[in-house]
Amino acid sequence: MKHEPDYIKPTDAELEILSILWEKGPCTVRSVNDKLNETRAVGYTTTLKFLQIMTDKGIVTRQENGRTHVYTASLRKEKVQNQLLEKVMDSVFGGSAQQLVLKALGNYRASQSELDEIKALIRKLEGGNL
Amino acid sequence: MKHEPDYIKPTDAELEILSILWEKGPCTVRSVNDKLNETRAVGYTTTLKFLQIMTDKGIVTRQENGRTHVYTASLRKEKVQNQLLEKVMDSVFGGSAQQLVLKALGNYRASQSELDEIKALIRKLEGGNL
DNA sequence: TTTTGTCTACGAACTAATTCGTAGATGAAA
DNA sequence: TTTCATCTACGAATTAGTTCGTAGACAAAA
Repeated sequence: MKHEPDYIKPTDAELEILSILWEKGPCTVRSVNDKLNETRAVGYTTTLKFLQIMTDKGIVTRQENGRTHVYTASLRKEKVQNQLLEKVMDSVFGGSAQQLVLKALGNYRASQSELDEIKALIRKLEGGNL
Repeated sequence: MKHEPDYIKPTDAELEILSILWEKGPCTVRSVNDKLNETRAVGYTTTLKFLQIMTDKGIVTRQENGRTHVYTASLRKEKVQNQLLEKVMDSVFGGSAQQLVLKALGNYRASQSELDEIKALIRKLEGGNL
């Protein structure tokens, strides 16, 4: 069984590509590049190069499919989300998840149903805490 | 009246120094360097260089105080917190603050009083929403 | 079969970030 | 006054990140 690498810090460009792979599943260079170009102009070989570098780093894996290669994210979205949250938490919130949550909640208006979901989670956490 | 620069993306090293300035207030190179060295080995001139670069970028300001210089953060902590949160939100949470909050809440156990504070904020938000 | 298009590999340019060494000024200590 | 410590300025090495051009393989189209 394959396992994802442990201490990997994807760069911004790599994160962009990972997001695409998470969203669309395994992709060829061509489709990643097309998707990228919906947002900004990137040369095909640039995307190819990124995917090659990411393969070397173990961030994606490659299946050879005839002459073309298909790439798959080898980092789980969950894990990267946690890693990035933790980094922000440590670097500017003094390690306090609560401070981070308060600020995130305070800054972006949430719908009632979103707030309800958050309240539900809090109730669950309180159950475990009491 | 001085104003902070707008679209500045501090690097990791710069963030580390900003945190020190936010915590301790205006500092000499020496005290920033001492503080850094509580965590990791950094040469004095390295720290000096960072502060000089940050001055050029407008991230800190410098008061000359005799032969030594005193540096002050010119970005507000609040603003950088928001910027970093937003970046994480956009890059791996599909722009959803709620998803981010749920994950942050779910991952780090919060004390009852912290949860209470969050609940209070939610009540306030609900007031504005209904 | 020749041409055209698409694919990977790879080198290389360029910029940004990190780190430190050396030099010169200057104030404190001897 | 000579020496020593400490400060800033600055150049430069090193590494990492981003971007693309060119070349060669190969299949599809003409």
